[in-house]
Amino acid sequence: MVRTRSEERRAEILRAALEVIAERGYRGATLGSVAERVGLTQQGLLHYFPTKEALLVAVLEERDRWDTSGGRDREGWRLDLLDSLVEYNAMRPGIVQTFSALLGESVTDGHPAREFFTERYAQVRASMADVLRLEFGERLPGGLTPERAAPLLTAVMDGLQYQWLLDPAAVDMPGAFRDFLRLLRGDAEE
Amino acid sequence: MVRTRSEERRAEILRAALEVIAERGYRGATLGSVAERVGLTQQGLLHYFPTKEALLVAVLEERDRWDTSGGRDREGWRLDLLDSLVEYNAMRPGIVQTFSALLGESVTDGHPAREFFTERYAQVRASMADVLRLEFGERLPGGLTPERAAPLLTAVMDGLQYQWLLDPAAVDMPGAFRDFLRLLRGDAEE
DNA sequence: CGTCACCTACCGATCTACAGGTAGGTGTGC
DNA sequence: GCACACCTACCTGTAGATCGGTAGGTGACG
Repeated sequence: MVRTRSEERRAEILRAALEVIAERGYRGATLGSVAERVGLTQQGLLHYFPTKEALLVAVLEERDRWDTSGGRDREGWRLDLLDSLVEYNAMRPGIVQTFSALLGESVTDGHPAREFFTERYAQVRASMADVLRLEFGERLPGGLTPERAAPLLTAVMDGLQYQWLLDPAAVDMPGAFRDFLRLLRGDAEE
Repeated sequence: MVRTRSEERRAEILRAALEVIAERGYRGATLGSVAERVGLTQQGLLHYFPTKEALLVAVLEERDRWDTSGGRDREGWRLDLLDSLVEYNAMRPGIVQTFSALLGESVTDGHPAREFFTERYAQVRASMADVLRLEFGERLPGGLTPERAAPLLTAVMDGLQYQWLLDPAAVDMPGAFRDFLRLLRGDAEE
């Protein structure tokens, strides 16, 4: 059980890092402030993660593990699961903020998360296309192919998150997302 | 013409700042690197903009001026103008990157651009709703009201930009945006 | 059973590198 | 001769990282 202690510590640190990155982004986050949150010195933290970048990588890896296990089924998502994913996100502004901040930073030159996001979006688009194909076949009601609709679906999720983070009262994120799904489905509401 | 000289300099500085922010974000940008790009020392730059934040504010103000004059008509955009706006953006990755990086950073606590973006998005949504109403009236073909569709339109633009910045070859931004407009218009393609 | 070798989990001091900002100039042109 | 457009010289703060410890534990062997 001594082994566990160490991994517990690492998990604590990752959680704290997530918070600090949400608050200040990766560039703005300092090792010291992460360390402080778990009752360590900066040097103590470096014992667990040898560099700042290693800490970031660990955060990203955990995210990867999370959303390729918890959320995704053997055969991928279903469309209504996406819906509840967005609702889930709406209850976790912290996580959303962390990854929105990282995404924003990652488009800058030489950012350590850039490759991660590039690959991740390729996967996400592919996965979205699968979901859509499963649901609608080769043509969605609106006339698009799954491959053409997938980037839009992804874009809507991200774009809504930014608007929602900036002003939660101004945007009903889950509602807006459902609106978009209705558009894809081609059923008029009312 | 001496007056002009000074304003020329300021304009040069703003352009350089835009570049540097695109490359490293606001937090990552340094006054020194902006100054260097226009052949000044860091302190020489501070002669024109007394603080780093003042420089950022000037950048944001210029953006504001730009996209409430150049792009927008007395009565707002037309839907097909949006289309060419996206095409225009696709030719200017630098600008897009600057403001995508800033948007990402701005969701972090106490970021100096946060208020700017919050207000800007409120305006943009309102403006989008106007465009849609002008084009379709109170109900879009897909069944949405202009107010419900506006956040989606905005989200698609932003979200596509991130995907495109991360991997320009993977996403046809103008094409995808046109796909979305078709969805709103309700006309199946082919 | 004790002690020697070694590991883990840290901390303090310190180094290096900038970063933003201030104070007080100097030169040039009107 | 004075205002503007800068520069040199600094100061202060902070960030990431290294170095060299220390304290506690574990295991092996004589």
